[in-house]
Amino acid sequence: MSHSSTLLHFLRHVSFPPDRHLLPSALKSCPARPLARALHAAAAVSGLAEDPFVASSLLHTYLRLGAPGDARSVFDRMPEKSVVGWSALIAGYSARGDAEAAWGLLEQMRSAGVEPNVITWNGLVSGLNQSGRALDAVTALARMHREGFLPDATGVSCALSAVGDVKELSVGEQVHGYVVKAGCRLDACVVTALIDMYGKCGRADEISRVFHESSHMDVTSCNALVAGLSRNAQVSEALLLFREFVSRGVELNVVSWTLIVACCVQNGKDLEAVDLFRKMQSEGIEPNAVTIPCVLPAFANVAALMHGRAAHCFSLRQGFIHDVYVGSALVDMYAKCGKVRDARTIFDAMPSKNVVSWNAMIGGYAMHGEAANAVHLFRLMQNLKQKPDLVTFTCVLGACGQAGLTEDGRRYFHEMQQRHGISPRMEHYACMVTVLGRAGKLDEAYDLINEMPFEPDGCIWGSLLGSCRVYGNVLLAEVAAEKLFELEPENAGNYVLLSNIYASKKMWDGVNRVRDEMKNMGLKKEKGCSWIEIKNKVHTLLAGDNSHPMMTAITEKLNQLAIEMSRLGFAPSTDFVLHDVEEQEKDNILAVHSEKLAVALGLISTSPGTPLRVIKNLRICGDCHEAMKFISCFEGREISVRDTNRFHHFKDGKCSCGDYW
DNA sequence: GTAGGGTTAG
Repeated sequence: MSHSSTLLHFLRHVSFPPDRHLLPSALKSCPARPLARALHAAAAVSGLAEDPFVASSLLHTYLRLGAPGDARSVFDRMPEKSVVGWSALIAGYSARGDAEAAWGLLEQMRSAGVEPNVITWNGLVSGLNQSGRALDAVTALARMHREGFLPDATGVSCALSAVGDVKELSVGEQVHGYVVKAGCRLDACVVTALIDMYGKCGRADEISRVFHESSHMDVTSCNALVAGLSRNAQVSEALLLFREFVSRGVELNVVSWTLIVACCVQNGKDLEAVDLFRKMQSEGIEPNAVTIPCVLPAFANVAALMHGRAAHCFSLRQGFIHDVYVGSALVDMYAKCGKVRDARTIFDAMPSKNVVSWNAMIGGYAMHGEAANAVHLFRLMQNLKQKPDLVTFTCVLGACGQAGLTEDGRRYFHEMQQRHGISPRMEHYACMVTVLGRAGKLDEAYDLINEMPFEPDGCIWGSLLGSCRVYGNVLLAEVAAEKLFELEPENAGNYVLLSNIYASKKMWDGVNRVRDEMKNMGLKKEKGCSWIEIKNKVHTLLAGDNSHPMMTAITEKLNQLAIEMSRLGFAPSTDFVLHDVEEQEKDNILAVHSEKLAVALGLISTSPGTPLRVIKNLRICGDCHEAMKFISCFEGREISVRDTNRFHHFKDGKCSCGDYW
């Protein structure tokens, strides 16, 4: 409804002539400024505009509708300016972020002989907090205290919220002091606000202390707790407390459940998140347009495509599909589940896109090694005047690295700085090391590392080490590995990689030295873990773990495949895989890598020709890579494996990565 | 018939 028709509609239902008792309630429900002005005019004509109640109502209405100028002129005409009028005006200016005007009014009211009360002060603090002037809000609270007013529950709650915004722990502790002095530490709102403040200031220990002291359990304290613990990576504590709220029958809402799901997703507990998402619905809580993009990364991480599709359908039914966050998360989920075409379909249908949407799609192409599509989209986004950001360049440079587009990579790295004024960060240098390393320009990559304006991290050296393996450069590999052993002494993968490089050159001394060092450090290679979704259920397979109920059949299938492989002369082409450190350890001789277990399970559990999608937690090894090529051909299956680095699509004996990984 | 409060994910 337009303003004028609202006005007509309203006037028809208001009896006239206006009177001093009716006008305030009419103003209270007045929805828009033109109507307020009409009522104001009507009041003025009948000489009611200066009635204290009518004037006060006009003042509040104008402030509520964001017309401080009108409010001010009403105020200026008030014959008797009470503390109520002054307080309202001060709150109004603070809420618009005009701290200076608010302070000025406070002075003026005093000069006029009217003293502020607690409500005046709280209005000031609250308004400043609402308008994002957090430091001013805290200053106001401190001044209130200095001038003899002990802040009450309302004041400290607002101030604590402000402290959270600026993350000033020492100020927060000072406000906590007022809480103790004023004796409002058991007030439910104050407890929640304290939890929120300590969470935002990084003090998980204080969150728990405040909560246990009050033992107040309602939906808001639960939400503040989970949000605060999640922010500080205390996922176990968050889960523990959340379950306690549930078991005590506290009525939680969609925000509570979304928070705990998001907490699990952000702290690496994907399967837990999937489970909680299901539980939430069985408890009768409908996911909303925020829940969906929170849970989708969990589906993506464990390749739960069916769950992801269900969330997609749900979003269509509920009308969330046009939400830019939902769309971007779906693009990301489909790409990570191996369905880059489906991702593109969603992307193209999105009615509005932001930089996150573009990054998700470009990153999806990069992950699948489809550099041409990534670059094309990157150009398109610029034609459509969407500005790229840091992440965009990580995706584009990543795509160039995956596909060996060395010159393009160089150009974009340059363009990013010159044309877009974005200084490269660590991840961009890591991408460039891969771009150069992929082309065998190892010395150039090493030079780039030495010219970097900050200390290179493990990713940078890891990228160089990876390229050294491909090109068999032992000398640079040793340099990179030395740095890695310093930076990531606990990361066994670096030792394994160096050992593999020695093995590929038949440098057995080196192999033994690295293996001994690993043993001395007490390091074990991270257990390989793969996920495969079969008929709506995600199966987790661990290397060397025989606990899967189908293990006998899996082993039988793998043996059969091994026999076929050697019969058809499909032997691993590289040396190093036979001398993997892992395989030299007696315990591990029989360990089969998890992706092979997953594929074998997929082969025996699905009908012929069904594509298989596997996700694994480490990089795929050379032996498995060869085996997958063979299986795709021998069994006539499309197999996709997403490792920590990228997607490998195996079909007809070939891999989409072109044997570069 | 007139002024005041906290939690929410990408």
